[in-house]
Amino acid sequence: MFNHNTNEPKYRIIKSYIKNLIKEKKVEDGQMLPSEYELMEKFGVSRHTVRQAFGELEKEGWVYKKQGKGTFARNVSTGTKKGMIGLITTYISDYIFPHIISGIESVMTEEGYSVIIANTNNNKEKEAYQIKSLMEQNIKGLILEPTKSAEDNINLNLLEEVLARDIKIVFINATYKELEDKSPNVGYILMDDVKGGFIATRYLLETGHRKIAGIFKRDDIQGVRREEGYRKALESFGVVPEENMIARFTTEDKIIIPKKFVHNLLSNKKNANKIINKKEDINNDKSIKDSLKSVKNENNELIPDAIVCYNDEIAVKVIQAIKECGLSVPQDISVVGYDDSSLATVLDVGLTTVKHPKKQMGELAAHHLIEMLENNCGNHKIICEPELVIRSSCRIIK
Amino acid sequence: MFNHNTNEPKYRIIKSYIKNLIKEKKVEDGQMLPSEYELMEKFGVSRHTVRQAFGELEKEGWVYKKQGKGTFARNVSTGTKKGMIGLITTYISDYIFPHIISGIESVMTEEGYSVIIANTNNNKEKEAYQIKSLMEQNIKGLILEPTKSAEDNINLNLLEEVLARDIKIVFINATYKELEDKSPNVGYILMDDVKGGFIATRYLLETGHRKIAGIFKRDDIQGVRREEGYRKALESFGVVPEENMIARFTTEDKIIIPKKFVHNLLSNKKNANKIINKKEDINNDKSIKDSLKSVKNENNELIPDAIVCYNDEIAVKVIQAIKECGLSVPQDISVVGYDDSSLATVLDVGLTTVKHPKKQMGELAAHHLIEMLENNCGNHKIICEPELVIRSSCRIIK
DNA sequence: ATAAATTTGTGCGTATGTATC
DNA sequence: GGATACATACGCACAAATTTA
Repeated sequence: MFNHNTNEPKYRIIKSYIKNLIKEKKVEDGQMLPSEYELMEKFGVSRHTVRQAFGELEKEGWVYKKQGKGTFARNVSTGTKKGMIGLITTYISDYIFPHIISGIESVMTEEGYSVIIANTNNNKEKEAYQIKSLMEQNIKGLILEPTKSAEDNINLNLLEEVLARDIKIVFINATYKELEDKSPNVGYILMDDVKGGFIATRYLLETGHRKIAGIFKRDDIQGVRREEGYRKALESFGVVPEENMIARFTTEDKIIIPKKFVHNLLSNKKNANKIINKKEDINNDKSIKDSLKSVKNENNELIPDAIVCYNDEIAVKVIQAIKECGLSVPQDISVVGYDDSSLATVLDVGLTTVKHPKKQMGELAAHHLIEMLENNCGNHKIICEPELVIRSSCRIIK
Repeated sequence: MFNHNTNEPKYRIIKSYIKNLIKEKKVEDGQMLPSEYELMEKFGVSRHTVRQAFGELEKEGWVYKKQGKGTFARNVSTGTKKGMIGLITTYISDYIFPHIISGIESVMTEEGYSVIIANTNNNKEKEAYQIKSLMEQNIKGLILEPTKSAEDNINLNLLEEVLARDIKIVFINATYKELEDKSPNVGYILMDDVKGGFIATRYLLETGHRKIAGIFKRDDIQGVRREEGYRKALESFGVVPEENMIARFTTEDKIIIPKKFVHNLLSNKKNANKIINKKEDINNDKSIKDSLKSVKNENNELIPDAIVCYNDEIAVKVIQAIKECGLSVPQDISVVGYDDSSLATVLDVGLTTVKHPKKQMGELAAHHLIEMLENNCGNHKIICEPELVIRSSCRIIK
């Protein structure tokens, strides 16, 4: 109480005096504190010194001032709030992320937590910055959707520091094995993307497609896994994957690559047009159908009868590119997407796609984290099973 | 540059001078800034004034000081957090909110603030809860998209308490006049939705449409305002709005109503098919074109030649429903949307739509709030002008 | 309705202490 | 030690906002 240390500056003594008034509820939240003049007299200091104390307290959030009225206590933690949760995703406004965020927010609010959001724009450095920022905000838990999860994780040390501060982590969409093994305070919720890629491709194989191209994202682990599933499915049907029919892209070139890839695959426009002219006969004439299978592009390669896409966003671009080449979906080429996003039902051809839990995934992640915080039980590891949503973007060949 | 406003305090002039040095990289991260004595002479002020400027900059994270060495620039991106900002919107994952949220988050992160998000699900009680929650979190500012802003504002007292705690407020999409008048710490940024609805409808009228249906959202003020603009445009062309050609929906029935509405409007399928069969002749034969105008549905009403939609999401559903009825856009019916969302370019027919600032609106709101916080200047009131983006979903009749 | 008192905001001048080079 | 730069501290004056008499 009276630690009038000879070395301690006067303004600091006043600072802690005021802080104690607030902490010990001698001055309640919103009530007025002693005026500057009162404190001047009480401590026998100049007004400047009192102001310095109050000034710092204001910046630190302990008090707020009103000219002509006074200085008032702001009790930070009176509330019913249980605390704050950090949420870092690659994007906020794009694609399925709003649904994931919304799911997390609704559960956290329901349970009395606040959610601080931050995004990384798929940039590892920004991810580091956001993790550091959130650490300064006294968060109790962190929900993290890793950025560029297929690449080296340069932020591993940072995440270890997070755990060292007793902040629990739940990963979504991708996980870091290294951390899981080290700490029990790590959970995750992901999709079985290998299986997702597998069932999408298997469906095409089962419906008679054999020449199946694929386009995948290579800088996040979901893309790598979906490609893995795609290859497994092909192999399980004894089809050898053709590397020139598989494209990979990153965040940076996701606009260009899909279009270029499709145009390349279908670059023989002359033959492509031939297909169109014979479209009506296809269903009736098996010989023509077979002949179509040997239509080749400029590079003397067979054009594919289906394309497996990393997600719906890419699938839409692929379908647009196919149309630009004068071909139709699914009559000439079948297309499958991934995520069952709102885009899947926007086109005139309904997109066959793999269901992503989206909002439910957010809700699950939030419940996970809360359980880890309140019941302190580990092993919160959930893998969602993918499910195929069949619409009309794939034809049935056999 | 030299906005030495007579009313602006000297220390704040020095503050922004220093901030600019850092922002414009005239003093790099870690480099020493002019000493207190230098600035005293440069600005002709006392040392105390310079210290006040530096003191605040230090608390805000712009500089750090070393006794005996000097004051040094701190690159904001490595600095400590300036504080937290609350963000309350009606929805998180729907409509344009993801983009608004994203805009706010990006600017706030850039400037060193954290953003706490919360949503109200268009529920006034939940809004009250969220405002109370955020007050407990020591936020410096609040960005609020009012819930049910057309109705009585039961949370007015709560917002006054927010202001009393020296938390600045920026409204988006709607504002509360009562608060604006009472406090200088309130800003807003809105869109002129009446004008938006007006220019969309006026465009249809100018291109010869007369029988213009409309479908609007009724549970948020934007929907009400857009409908108002729609009616104004019709009236300005001497067209009497037909109530049975105007539909209203809420969040809950936005899936069903648009489809039902269109099917109802076009319920005479037989006549609809007649239109299709004669499509090729339309452009050449005026008499047929005129006869089409008298095509009636089952209820013996003329079918519309255009539909104004609340937003792009609805427009897409409307277009799908029109196709289901065997009609085409824009050949048989023109459609305009609102927001210029990503949906506008996904369909094979590009959607003519009204541009919404979306992300920029969020960015502006964030900049607003930061200026209010750091430079303490009021009068941050912006109304965005809408703009029509013309694509191919409307035909030109006359 | 006005004036006075109270309280914070801005600003000047001065002095001394402490850390760095 | 001396020069420089920030840290602490006192005293004074007037402005602006608010409350009270």
